[in-house]
Amino acid sequence: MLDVKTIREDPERVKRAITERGMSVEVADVEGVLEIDARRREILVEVEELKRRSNKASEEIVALKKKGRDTAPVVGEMKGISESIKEMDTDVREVEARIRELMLDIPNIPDGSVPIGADETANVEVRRSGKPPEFTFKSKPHWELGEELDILDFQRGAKIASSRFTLLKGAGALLERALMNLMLDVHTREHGYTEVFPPILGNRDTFTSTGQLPKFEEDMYVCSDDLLLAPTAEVPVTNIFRDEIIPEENLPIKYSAYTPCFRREAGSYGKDVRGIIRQHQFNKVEMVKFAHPDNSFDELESMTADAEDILERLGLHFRVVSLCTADLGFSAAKCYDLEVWMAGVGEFKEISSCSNCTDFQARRANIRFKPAVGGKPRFVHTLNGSGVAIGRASAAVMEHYQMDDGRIVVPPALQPYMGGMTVIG
RNA sequence: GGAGAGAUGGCCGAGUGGACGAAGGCGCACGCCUGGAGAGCGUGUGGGCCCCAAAAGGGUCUCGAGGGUUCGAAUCCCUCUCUCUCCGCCA
Repeated sequence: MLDVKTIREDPERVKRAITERGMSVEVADVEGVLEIDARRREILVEVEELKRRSNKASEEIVALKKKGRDTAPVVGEMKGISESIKEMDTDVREVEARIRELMLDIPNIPDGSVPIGADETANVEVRRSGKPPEFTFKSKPHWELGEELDILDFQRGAKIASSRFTLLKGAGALLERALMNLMLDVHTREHGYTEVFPPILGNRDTFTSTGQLPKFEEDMYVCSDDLLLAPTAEVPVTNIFRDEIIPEENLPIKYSAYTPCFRREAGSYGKDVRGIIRQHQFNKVEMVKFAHPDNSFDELESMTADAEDILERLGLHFRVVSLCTADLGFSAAKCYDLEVWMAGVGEFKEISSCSNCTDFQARRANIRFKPAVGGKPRFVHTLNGSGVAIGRASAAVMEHYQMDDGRIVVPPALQPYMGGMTVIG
């Protein structure tokens, strides 16, 4: 959520941001906010004056009673005022609810460093790391490798749940677990993150805070008791400090969490239908930071580097892309995608997304910090990044390290996590 | 799932219809005191919104949430949420 004051003071800037994101100004209704906000303040001034008088009259009644005088005239006057106050309070609540409704649909303002563009072709490659493997044989996609090695079972995954669910078996399951442990170990022992294991279901407040609700409910799995399955650990972990004030000296707070993630993938029919790239359930190690506004963009750089470190340890080829305005997530002011080279199919695939949400989520979630030198609490900046998506990492490893006989070399970084296994198959 | 108890400021805790974010204590900050520390003494110490160009200042709201009774609610009534205890079930 933006600050209403930002909209009040510079509505053109907000509208420009919405347009650059390729969003309609009807959906993100800046004019509507301006109108209703003006109305709200109008009513407030009026009702607060009435309340002031009512408070004064209350004092009078007490004074009169002490003197044993008749209070009836004042009480009579109060009756009318109370009625008006009640009515106007109702108006204020309605107006405030309406503003909030509109505000929740207005996206974050992209940072000045974000490339402006209408689609993903405007994304800017920032750097590359590693090299694609050179095969002397015809390389295979991971779903073929996985089925032949009997470590990925798509048929039975679909039988148990539905399409886009996969059963991992033997070394496939172990690889998943090894990646998870490697990532958590590196982030907690070397990158300074504290490991957390959050609830994976969250309530509506939680999902509204991080921006999934109200706009993106159709992408979520909603349980019958109105709890929702987290599509990423970003959701529960960012909410750890909802409605809290953090001492400034505690910033930045860095958490890393493994969780399964659940996404309906509504509207992605026919996309990545083969393999384990796009699943309704997948595993991910996530990084979340609560940062000081003054250095949150530095924290974004270091978080991105933390994610890159994982891919480097795995010896994978990847590139870092700065997302353009149109590709930027709703809550993000700036975002780097890490795209790993899928050697079997010969293309880059997003494996991590590192975002600085600035104060957008913090305002929705009411997460603030108390400045050490004193003064009003301010909103923190929240950041989140995949560190990294485990299923996609597993697929990338399979494809990158495949041999001509269909077996897969275990990269050295993973061997200790797989009981010393050096080859799968 | 059944029965009961509770929710007040950073923390503990008083407050059952009338001035007041709300006694007292702890904590914290500052000052005095001290060679220094402690003790002691004194002062201060939540957040939101609105008015104001801003500061200063002022107003208003806030005792888990929402609604009701009343001229007036932390206090009375209703609903909900959460926490704790006991019973049942259970990894």
